[in-house]
Amino acid sequence: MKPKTRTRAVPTGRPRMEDVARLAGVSLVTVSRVLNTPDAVAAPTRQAVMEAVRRIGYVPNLTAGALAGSRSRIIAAVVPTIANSIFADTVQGLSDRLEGEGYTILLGQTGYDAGRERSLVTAMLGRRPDALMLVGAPLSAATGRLLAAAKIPIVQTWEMVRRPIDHVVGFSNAAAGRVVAEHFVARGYRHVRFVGGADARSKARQAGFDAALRAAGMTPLPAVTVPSPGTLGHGRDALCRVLDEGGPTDALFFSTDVLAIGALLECQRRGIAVPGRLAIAGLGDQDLAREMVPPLTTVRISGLEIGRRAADLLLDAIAGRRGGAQRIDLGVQLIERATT
Amino acid sequence: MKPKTRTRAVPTGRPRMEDVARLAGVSLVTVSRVLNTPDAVAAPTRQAVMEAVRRIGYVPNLTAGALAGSRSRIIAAVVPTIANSIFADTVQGLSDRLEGEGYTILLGQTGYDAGRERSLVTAMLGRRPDALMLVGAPLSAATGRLLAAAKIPIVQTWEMVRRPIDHVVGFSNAAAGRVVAEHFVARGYRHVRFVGGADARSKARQAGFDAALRAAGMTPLPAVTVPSPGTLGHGRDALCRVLDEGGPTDALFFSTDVLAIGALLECQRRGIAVPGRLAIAGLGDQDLAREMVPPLTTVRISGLEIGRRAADLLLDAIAGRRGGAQRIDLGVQLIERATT
DNA sequence: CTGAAAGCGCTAACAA
DNA sequence: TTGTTAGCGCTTTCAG
Repeated sequence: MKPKTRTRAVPTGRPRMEDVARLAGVSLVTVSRVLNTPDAVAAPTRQAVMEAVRRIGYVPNLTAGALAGSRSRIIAAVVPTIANSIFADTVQGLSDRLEGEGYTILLGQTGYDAGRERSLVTAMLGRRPDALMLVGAPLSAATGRLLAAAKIPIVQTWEMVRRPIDHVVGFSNAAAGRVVAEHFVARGYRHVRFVGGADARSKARQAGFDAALRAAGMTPLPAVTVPSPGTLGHGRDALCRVLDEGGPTDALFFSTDVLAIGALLECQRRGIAVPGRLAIAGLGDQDLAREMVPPLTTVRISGLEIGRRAADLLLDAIAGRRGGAQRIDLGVQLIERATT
Repeated sequence: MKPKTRTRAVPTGRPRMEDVARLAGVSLVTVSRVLNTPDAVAAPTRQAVMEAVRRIGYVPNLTAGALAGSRSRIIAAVVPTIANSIFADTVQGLSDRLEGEGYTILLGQTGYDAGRERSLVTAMLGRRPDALMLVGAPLSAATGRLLAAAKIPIVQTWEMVRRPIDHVVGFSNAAAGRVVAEHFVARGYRHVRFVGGADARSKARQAGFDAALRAAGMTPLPAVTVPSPGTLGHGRDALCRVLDEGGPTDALFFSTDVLAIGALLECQRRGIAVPGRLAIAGLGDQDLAREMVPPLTTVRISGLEIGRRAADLLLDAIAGRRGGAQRIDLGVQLIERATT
C-alpha cells in the first residue's frame, strides 16, 4: 500500500464536485459551470450533470465557492433587537427580496449595546458578506471604522443618518416628532410630553417634537425616559409615572406604538378617558395601532418597505448599477385616529 | 520582470493573515494560533501579533477558516416567518445564547411554503452550518432527506415531532388544545369552536381540542380556518364569520394570541360582552395577552425559552456532549384570565 | 463548449 | 513554543 500524500486537512465526507464530475463523466469545471452558468454548457452535458447531482444528493459547498470566487452571496443584517419589534418587519422585507436572488441572511442583534455591536460586526465581516444592512448609526466610532473599511455596499436604515457610511433608506425621525407636535398644537393640547428610549432615533423624535412645540410658542414638559427596546410594560410604567406626578399633562407622544399601546391599555384599566382626559400618539402604525379600541393616532412607518428598499439598493450596488451613495427618505405621515 | 506564476484566483485586497505575520515578524500559523488558541502562544509573541492585527485592521476571513477547519461556527435557523410572530422570540433566544459562544446565525423564512423551504434549506446547508434549528416538521419529505443527510445536529422546535430528525425542544400542541377544551368544559361552555391556520401545529391544537371535547361528551362545532401566519385581521374576520353565521357559539379557542386578540378587539368594537356573550382563549401568552383589557386567557408558551434550550442542546451536540437525541417537552400551562 | 492549472485564506498534522 | 507542509472544495483564467 503506497501511502500517497497523507491527507492533512480534514475532508468532510460529503460528496464533492469532483464526485459529481466522475459520475457524469465530465471534468470538475463543467459541473461548476452547470451550477453557476448553465447556459454556457451544452444541453446534453448539462442534463447528465444534473442527473449526477441528483443521484448522489450533491449540495454545493458555498463556503468553498465564496473563498474561490469573489461573491459570498451573504448579506448581513444588524438590528438592535428582533423580538416584538418593528425591526423584524425590516428583516422580513430584506429577506423576502434577497432570498429569491440567491442570497442568504446573516442576522445579528446588538441589544442597543456598543460592545456587542462591535464584536457582532467583526464576526459578520469575517464572513465576507457581499453587503450589509444596519439600523441607524453605528453605536461606536470603532464599529463605524470597521464598516467603512469593509469596502462593501452598506445601507443604514430607519433614520437619515447625518454622515452615512454609504447608502441610507429611512425617514426623518425629527420630522416624525414634528408632525405629532403640530398635530397636538392644532388639536389644542397645551401640556404635552414625550416618552421614549435613550437610543438615537428616539432622541431625534424628541428633538423634532420639542422644536416644533417651541416654534408654536409652547414649552414641552420634561420627557419621560424608558429602557430600549420599549415594551408594553414600559409604556404602562411611563403612564403611571406621569399620572402619579399629577401634573397638567394632557397629551403624550410615545416614541413607538408598543409604548403607546401599553399606556393606552393602562388608561382603559384605570378608566382614564382617551383622548378626553389624555391624548396619546405613537409611531410605527403597526397592525395593532389600527385595531386598538380606540384606534391609535400614530406616524406611519413601514418597516417592511424599509427592508425591501434596502434590499433593492444593495442588489443594485452589488451589481455595480447606480452611481454614488443613495439617500432614500421614505417620509413620514401622520395617521390621525381616535386617541388624539 | 519575471512573470512569476500569474495569479488566477482573485485576491480580495484585504489584509490577510500573512500580512499580520510579516508585520509581527512571526509565521502565519502563529497568527492563527494567537487568534484561535491564544494560550498556546508565549505572551510576548501574542502581544506582538495582537498589535500587528490592530495596526493593519485585520479581520480574519472566517470563510477560509471554515473551509480549512472542521467548524463553520454558523448555526442556521429556519422559521415560518419572523415578522409579528412568536418565532421572533425563538430566534432571539437562540441568537442570544449563541452569539456569546462565537456563532453567527443564518436566518431563513419558509413562509409556510414547502418549495421555498426546500430551496432555503439547500442554500443554508451549502454554507455548511455546524447545526440547524427549525420550527416543527419539514414541509416536505425532500427537505427531510436533505436535513437528515446533512449529518449535523438538528433541533426541531415548537412541537414534539413524531419522527424527529434529531433533537426536539417543544411542547405537545395537542395537549395545549386539550387544556383549553377542558377549561371550556369546566366553565360550562357548551358551544365551542376552534379557529386556526392550516399548518401542522395549528391542526394538532385543534385535534387535541376536539378530542378532549368529545371525551367530555361534547361535539365541537366546525373549526374556522384562517391563513397562516395569523394576523389580528384574520382573528377579526374569523369572529365576524362566526357572528354572521348566527349559531349558538359561546366560546372560541384561537390557535394563537394574535388571532384571539384580533377577535377580542372586534368584540370591544361591537360591544359584545367577553366572556358574557362569548369566551375567548388564545395561545402563546405574549405580553399583550396579559396587558389586554380584559386580560386574555391563554396557554403559556415561551418562545424565548424554546430558543435558548435549542441553543444549549445544539452547543452540547456540537461539542459531543450528551448521548443520543434529546426530546425536551417544555409542557403547557393554561393561564386563566378574564376572557373565559 | 470543455478542460487543466492555479490559487482563494486559512487550519491541521507533523516536525523541529 | 514555533514553523513547515499539505490540503479544505470551489472558481477563475487561459488553452484547446
